[in-house]
Amino acid sequence: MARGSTRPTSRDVAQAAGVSQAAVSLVLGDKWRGRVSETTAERVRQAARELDYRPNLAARNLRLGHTRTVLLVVPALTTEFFGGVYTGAARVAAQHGFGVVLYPSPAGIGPARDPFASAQAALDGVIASSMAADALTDIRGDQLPLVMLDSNPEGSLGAATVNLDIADGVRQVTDHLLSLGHRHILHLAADIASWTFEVRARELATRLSALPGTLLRTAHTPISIEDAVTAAETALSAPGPRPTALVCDDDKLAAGAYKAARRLGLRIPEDLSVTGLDDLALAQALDPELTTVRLDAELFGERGMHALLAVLEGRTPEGGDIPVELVVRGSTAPPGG
Amino acid sequence: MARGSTRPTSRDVAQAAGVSQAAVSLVLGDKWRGRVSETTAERVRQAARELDYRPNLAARNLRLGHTRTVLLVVPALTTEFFGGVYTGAARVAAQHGFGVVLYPSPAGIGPARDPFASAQAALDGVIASSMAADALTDIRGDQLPLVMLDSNPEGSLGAATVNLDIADGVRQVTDHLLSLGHRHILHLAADIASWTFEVRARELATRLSALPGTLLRTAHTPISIEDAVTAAETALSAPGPRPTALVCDDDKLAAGAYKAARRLGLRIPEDLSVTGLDDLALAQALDPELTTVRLDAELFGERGMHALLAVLEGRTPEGGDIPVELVVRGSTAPPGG
DNA sequence: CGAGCGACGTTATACGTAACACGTCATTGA
DNA sequence: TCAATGACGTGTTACGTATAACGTCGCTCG
Repeated sequence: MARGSTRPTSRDVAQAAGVSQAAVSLVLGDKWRGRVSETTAERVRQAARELDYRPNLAARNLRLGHTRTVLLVVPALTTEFFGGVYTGAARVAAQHGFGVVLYPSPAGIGPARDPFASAQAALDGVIASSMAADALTDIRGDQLPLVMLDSNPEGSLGAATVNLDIADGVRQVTDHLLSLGHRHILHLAADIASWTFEVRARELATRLSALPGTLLRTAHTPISIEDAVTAAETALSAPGPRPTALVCDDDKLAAGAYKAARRLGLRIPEDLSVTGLDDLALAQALDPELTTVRLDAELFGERGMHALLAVLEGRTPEGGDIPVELVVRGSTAPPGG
Repeated sequence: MARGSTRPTSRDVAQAAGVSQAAVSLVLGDKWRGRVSETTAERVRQAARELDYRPNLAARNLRLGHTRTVLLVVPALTTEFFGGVYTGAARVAAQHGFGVVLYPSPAGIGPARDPFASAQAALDGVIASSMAADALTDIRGDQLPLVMLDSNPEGSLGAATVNLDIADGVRQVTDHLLSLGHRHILHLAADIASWTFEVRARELATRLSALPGTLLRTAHTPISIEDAVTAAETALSAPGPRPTALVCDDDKLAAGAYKAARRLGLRIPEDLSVTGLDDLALAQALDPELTTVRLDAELFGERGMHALLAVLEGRTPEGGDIPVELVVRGSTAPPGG
């Protein structure tokens, strides 16, 4: 609230224009056809302009009982991925007269705070990434229409889910590596308890166990380049035969793997093939450029918003996972170069 | 608004607890010491819990006349930098009972929309990056307390400003390169009309023009790795003597420069030294790791929030730019290796 | 000629909350 | 004994908006 003089209200505008507050509301709300004369309407608009009137949103929201605003809950913004998700969601929202408030689950702000108290915005619905689910302790049951992103369709409390087809992405990666001749694969896995990461591990394991003569090991690490370096370095220098391919849960881990390979004197892709997942800008900055799975972040956001709109209108959101695409670049080659 | 049964109000809680609505407000607002008995208070809390009551924020905001919510306007989230700014701002805000709503200036959502209409949140103040200033066409004058980030202290309409000491960062980069013996420098500049980029160009120019025998050229490019590649490739293969050092406006441009150097067969740092600015995760993923200027994004956000809190309380925000730090890594060396 | 209607507004109300200004009863102090 | 005090609440109001319900006036039509 601005200090000093208080903000003008619709009543001030009414007084300035010599009409009632109701008339102001009608004119500015564009509902005056056949109720107010054109000249009066113009007089109201003029007064509003001169006073620089802005409707009080708190009052409007209270009166209307809705806000046409949804909350997008995401993990801490350490990559551009969820920026893309926001862009997609906001675009669709704008087309339907909605606004999107972005709530990055705040790392290190102490105990997970209630995003609803924190955002202080009155909301019509929520889209939440399962990776930020710990921030959602306060969503209980059916308080608010909810769409989950990348969440287990079962066990999501009946909330609608929109998922990337990560399983298919892992399938494509695995097939690509197998067709190159790799048989011994190391999985550099994120140590986050989230469905989307469980899918990677499960799909990789089932795919490889179906093919005799293959070997799969796993190394866990927090999602940061530095942590990934040490995890990859340790795993790659473990006794026994060295893996010829490294499947990383995301591109940042792959970047860490590159550094680990350099330290160990391993050439990519001659000595070690590496794959990522996300297709961040980072992937093309690496040398050699990273073979990875492209996720369409904006489409993800669009689909999430469409699903939420469907829920809000009482429709059933359309199902179907979002397809992903393997992008083969220079980091993968047959074992031994 | 949830469909079907409507949400419980404080009056519902009052009825369930057998007290008046006022008592509910007192108890839940923690203002009941000496006004309501402990047993009654507990009865109210119990009823609220059973009904899963949540106060209507629109109503509260209307009544209170403020929201304890501020808006953080930033450019599209294409790097993790503004994620860090948000984290810092949200941390300080939380300590003072405020919430932060993040508004990334939506690239490609059509005409620049009014963030205030879009966010639909009633706000107490705004922190805005000058890089997203085009989204702010609707901030006119003193409507809302405003703090600008990385904006020209003059010409900011009297708004408080919080700046990183970019000029000093450029100074450190320049001194570093000069002391290594570089005399011919190419500036890979972002083609964004924003004060923070003007500072880079100006400081570099004045620094070099003060030293005879130096040569400075400039190539402009949009901030994306792909665009930077072509811009750098063109500039580096231009006729005449080749620059020995490349100063990039940010780390993403530097990543593009790396690719351009590879295409041209130039080794970094032997044939070409490269510097960036930001110290994104990307900087350490490059090979060789990038010499760059570290910006403390979280501190930036903290200082921005502190400044806004000062404005809100009628105090004068403390001045002083935020120090930055040159991080020397493997991408810079004396010319010729 | 009077009922009906369209054009042009106004009056009144409710949304849910916070808090001011009172009440009521029992206990206390002089 | 009687006013004063404290403990424990309640009645009422206002925040600024959107809209349902209600006038009023002049004209038309049967």
